Amino acid sequence: MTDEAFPYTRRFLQGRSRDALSDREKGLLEGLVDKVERFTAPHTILNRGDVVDQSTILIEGTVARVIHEDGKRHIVALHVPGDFVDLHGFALKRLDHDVVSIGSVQIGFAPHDRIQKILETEPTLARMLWYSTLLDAAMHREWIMKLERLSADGRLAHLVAELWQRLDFVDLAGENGFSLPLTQQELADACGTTSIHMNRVVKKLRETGVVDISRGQVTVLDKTLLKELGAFDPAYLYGRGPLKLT
Amino acid sequence: MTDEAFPYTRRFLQGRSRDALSDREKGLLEGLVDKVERFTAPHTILNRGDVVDQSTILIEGTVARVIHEDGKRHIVALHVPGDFVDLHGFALKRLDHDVVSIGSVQIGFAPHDRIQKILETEPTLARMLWYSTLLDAAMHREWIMKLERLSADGRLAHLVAELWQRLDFVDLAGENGFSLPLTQQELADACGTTSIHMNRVVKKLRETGVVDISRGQVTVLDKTLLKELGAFDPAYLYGRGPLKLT
DNA sequence: GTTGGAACTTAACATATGTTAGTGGCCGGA
DNA sequence: TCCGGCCACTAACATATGTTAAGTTCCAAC
Repeated sequence: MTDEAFPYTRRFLQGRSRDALSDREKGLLEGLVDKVERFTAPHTILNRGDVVDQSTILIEGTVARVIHEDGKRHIVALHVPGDFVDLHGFALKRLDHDVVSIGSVQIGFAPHDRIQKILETEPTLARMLWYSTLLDAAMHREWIMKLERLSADGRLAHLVAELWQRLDFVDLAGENGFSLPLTQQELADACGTTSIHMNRVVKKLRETGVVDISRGQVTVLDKTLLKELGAFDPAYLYGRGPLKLT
Repeated sequence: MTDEAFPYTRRFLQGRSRDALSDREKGLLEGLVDKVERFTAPHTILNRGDVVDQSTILIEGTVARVIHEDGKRHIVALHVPGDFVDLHGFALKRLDHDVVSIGSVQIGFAPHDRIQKILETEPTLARMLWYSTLLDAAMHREWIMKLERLSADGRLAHLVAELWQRLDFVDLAGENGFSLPLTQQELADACGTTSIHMNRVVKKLRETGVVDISRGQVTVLDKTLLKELGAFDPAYLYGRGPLKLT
């Protein structure tokens, strides 16, 4: 059976574990998705503090997890298609962050009672779902390291390298870059700096021939420089796909 | 049965879920611990990249999770007694960070095959273990927010407030502070700054009457100021215990 | 095409933080 | 007892980043 038979979870399968699952299990995973929604304008899908009874899987586009604090937004995670965005909501129930769409997105919703049933009856899938939340935490740790260690240009380089790699896992990376609908303000929110300073950094990386970010498109000019500047080692992503940046 | 019957997991039970478990389940949890070790000097217990077949629970003292990068150490998480330090190692197997002891610590080891058995047969405990790793991720997210949003004094204030709260959950917080064996260098490593600058910040917080950190002892001088400065809202800890700082 | 707003860009200045260098105190080992 | 090393602390200077205030480009709605 081809992956096209699983329109909602296709990217998830590409990213992690296509070969580890039987077709029956893939079908069960696909069956988690209850309904699908598309948002074309920026939209806050879930709010911090919400009590949730379903989790969301990103099918297409980009979403961010955001913590608002006195008027400023701080991006604590970015997601690519195939990611379970708030699977942790299944156990924690109350969200500690907002979930917002960036650009045009398509999202699937998985009711918690369906997840519950899978957990009880499908040990392989249960393990995989847990695994998926642990990978999330590993990325968080790398972001912490990035924020503690790197200055603004390094942070941007790291962000670009990570997104490129993660998009590559789900077959969405181009040969020399990828499409990224983030504004400079949003890049700044993800790197813990201001849009003015992010503008300086974007300009600098462009002029030094590292990476060009403009009009929603990332073009990597020198992947070695990019990796060095971002102190990027993809090991924490635990990926099984081809490691384009390695 | 009193909690003293569970010497290894007593703090874990105090922190989260004492009432949610039957005595039988508490016994099973306690039985996860295979052997116990004590380290009196600073010691690297596990290394990044290690393939692990057991997970560690902190019984007494402080441990840090550390990512080394060109000679510098970056603390990505700190743990208090009762924490499962690397439960994620059960699923991920390969560690993406070191685990190091700070001061004198006592640590229990839980072989993965025992955890596996619990997961297969004890849904309540399985859920609780998953929950525990998700809480870990929630703290990571808060650290990301803290690093993105706060300057060095705010970061230190946040760190102190968080540790005080978490120690309170496990009955280890004092009325006006707590014992903390971190050096200024280590505080700097956890706040993404240098020891020199951390020294400035420690001095400033002491002089402005927020908190006094000296000789391994944290004395909170003004908890309202501390919370404000650190933008600290304990909601993300999802705690059930008394919220001393609220 | 015009208009309005959002995104991008730049400049000048203030501040936080990093860097390098060095001091003195404390404590444990020889 | 002395010694050596780690830790706390300070100073002077360099740099990265934040802040405020503009101007410009781009694009979409009308």
